[in-house]
Amino acid sequence: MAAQDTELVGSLVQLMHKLQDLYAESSRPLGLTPQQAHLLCVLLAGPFGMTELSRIMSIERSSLTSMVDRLERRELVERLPDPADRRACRIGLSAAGTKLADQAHTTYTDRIAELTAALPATQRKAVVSAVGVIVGA
Amino acid sequence: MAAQDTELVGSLVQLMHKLQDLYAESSRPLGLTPQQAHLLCVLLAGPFGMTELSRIMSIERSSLTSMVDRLERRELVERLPDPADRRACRIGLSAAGTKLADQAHTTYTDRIAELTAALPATQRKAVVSAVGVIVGA
DNA sequence: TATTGTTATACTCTATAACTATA
DNA sequence: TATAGTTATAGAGTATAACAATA
Repeated sequence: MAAQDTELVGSLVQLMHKLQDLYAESSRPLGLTPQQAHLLCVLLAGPFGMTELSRIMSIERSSLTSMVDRLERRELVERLPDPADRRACRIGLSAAGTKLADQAHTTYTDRIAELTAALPATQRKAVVSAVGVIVGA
Repeated sequence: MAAQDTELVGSLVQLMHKLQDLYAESSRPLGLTPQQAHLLCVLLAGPFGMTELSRIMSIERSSLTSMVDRLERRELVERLPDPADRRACRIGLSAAGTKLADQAHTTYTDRIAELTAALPATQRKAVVSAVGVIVGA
């Protein structure tokens, strides 16, 4: 691997850990784990079925069942019947869940926006474009 | 928050999740959780004391005690006495731990290098520089 | 007194395998 | 048969609070 790769890869790994920390710090004051915040934020674009949601979040369906159970007990999400398939359900946000998801999203979004405030437009564009390549968009 | 922020923040969050998935996929075949792989890779620059290590990894010392216990049982890390302080210990990699840490590091590093292979030099530099600003280097 | 690391406890996240109900 | 989701189980990560030994 070339030296330029080492540098870029190192940067990306550093960035991942930094963003993970930010995510955790943003979720905690809201009484959410990072993964719960993630689920709630995904559902802002929802509702989704369990299988679909498990693919989006890269976790097993059974793991998701546990998460949804806990969030449903707190009345942040709801299992809605799927009119087209009696086996399936749609996971949606309750009013309280929507509010909390908005807060979580706003909080970490603002934190990242602060950290990137100093970046010039050209660098922003380069980063956005690079991410597009990396995530295969 | 301005539209340019929304775009950049969205990209960064996407990137974080993508890198997390890569990290998990790289660790798993080696019999390591992502966090275990992280700890082992940090120790490549080690050894470190528990308090120092907990700060590096942004977890509580007691959480780290659990992790080190498990990895020590598998003989991947060792608790070495600190000659200067009888309360403290230094966590270091065993020979097997070093080998595994190298493998983990190489695996995800190669995966990321593949994904970024198409990026031109100017974009690489922009990303590295942007990350420097974000993580406060 | 302050710090280092551990223990005890409780909860969350996670996967695998087996299961029920429906398609 | 195949798919949607759940249950049972076990292991791993996490934090809080209280603790022992040493500084």
